Amino acid sequence: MIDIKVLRENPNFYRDAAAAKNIELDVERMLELDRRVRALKTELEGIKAQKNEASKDIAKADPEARKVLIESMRLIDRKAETLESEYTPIAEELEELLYRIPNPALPDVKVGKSDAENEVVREVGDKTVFTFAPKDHLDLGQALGIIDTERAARVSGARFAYFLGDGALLEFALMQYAMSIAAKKGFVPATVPHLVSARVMRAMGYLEHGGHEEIYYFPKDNLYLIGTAEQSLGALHLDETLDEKQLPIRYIGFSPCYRREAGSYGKDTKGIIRVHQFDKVEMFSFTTPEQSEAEHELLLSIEEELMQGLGVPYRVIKQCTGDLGLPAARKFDIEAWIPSQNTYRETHSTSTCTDFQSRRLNTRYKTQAGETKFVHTLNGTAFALGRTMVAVLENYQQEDGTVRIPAALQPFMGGKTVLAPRA
RNA sequence: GGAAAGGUGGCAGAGUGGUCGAAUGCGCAUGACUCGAAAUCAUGUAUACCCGCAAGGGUAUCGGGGGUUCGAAUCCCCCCCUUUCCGCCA
Repeated sequence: MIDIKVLRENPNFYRDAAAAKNIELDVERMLELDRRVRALKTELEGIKAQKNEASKDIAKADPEARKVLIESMRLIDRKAETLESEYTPIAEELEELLYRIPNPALPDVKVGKSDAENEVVREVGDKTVFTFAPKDHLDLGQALGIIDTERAARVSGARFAYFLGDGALLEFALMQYAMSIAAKKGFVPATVPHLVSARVMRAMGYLEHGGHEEIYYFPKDNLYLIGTAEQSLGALHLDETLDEKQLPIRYIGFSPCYRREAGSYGKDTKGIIRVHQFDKVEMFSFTTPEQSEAEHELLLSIEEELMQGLGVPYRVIKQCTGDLGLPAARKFDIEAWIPSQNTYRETHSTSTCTDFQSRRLNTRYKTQAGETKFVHTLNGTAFALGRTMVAVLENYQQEDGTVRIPAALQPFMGGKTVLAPRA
């Protein structure tokens, strides 16, 4: 949600900002509706003021005078009803349109049509070199008996997986590794609700512009399955006014992520790169506007620290406007080197959503000076556990089909150093 | 899922159709008293939006929505949430 006052003053800014995100806005329509809403509201409030005034008179009047007054009130009432019936649909349409305005990208973000125009910020680590033909993660995982997609397909359909034995332990190790690093930096560990209300899903910016197609929904309960812990962590301070002294507030949450993957039918059909359910460790920060730039840097730096600790080659991508989506004002992705595909694949993403989500969430803070302002919200992946396992398995594989365990994870796997098939 | 009781300002807690945005207490802020503090006293103390350059004015808000009424915190309906008991379950 943007500030409508700013829209009134500078409609072109929003039109252009939306266009950069490939979203067309009828700004003229919004301004027209806004003018009408305000005019009607002023008129309506005048009538209500009359009514309120008259009610006081009636209370004091003697019985005869009262009858007369009540009669005249009925006439005023009818006028109020007419105005109200005009006002409501217009106000609703306006709100609907306002919710579809994307968060404008920050000035340093490159304007571009699609992910093809994203910028590579840096590449870190040398691409893994093999003296043999590397296998892909599914072949490795199946041979090791730690990934089972065939039985998962029987049980749940395509795009599901079981992690078994060391596979499950590897996932837990990654989670604990991420948690241990972030907790040292003051992130509050969290597990979160996996189902959220329609209000929350909308506030986080995931329902507009076809977003609901990607989300599992339970009509009977009017609840949505989260696609990321961001959605429940971000709503943690729904309708709250925080204190400036508390900020920044940082969480690191673990949750499964549920995604319908509608429209991605041909893509990544083999293995666990793209599945309907995966686990993720996610960071989320609430900051003042002044803090949010540095916070975005911090989230990215933690992501890189985690990847470097793991020893997986990666690159950092800065998304262009066309790839940002509705709530993000700036987004960096980290892509891990995936040998079997001879390319980098996205494993992390960190966004600043400035005050876009907080306006919808009504999460504010009181400044030292006593002002009430909206917080900034930022999110960042610590590990998408499934995809990180893919990166680890493929980059750490050896010619005999075993997989070395990265040193950073060994303490969380009971000191084990190699994944080998079960005897 | 069944039964019951509730939901009022930062907190506690009155208020069952009119002058109630709401008593009172606590808390908080400012001032007085004091060398200073405590205590005491005085005054003040919600949020959002609209109109306005401003001063100021107006509207809405007693869990949410709808209804009855000239008028609703108060009456009626629906929903949400909390608590307790039962059932079920991890």
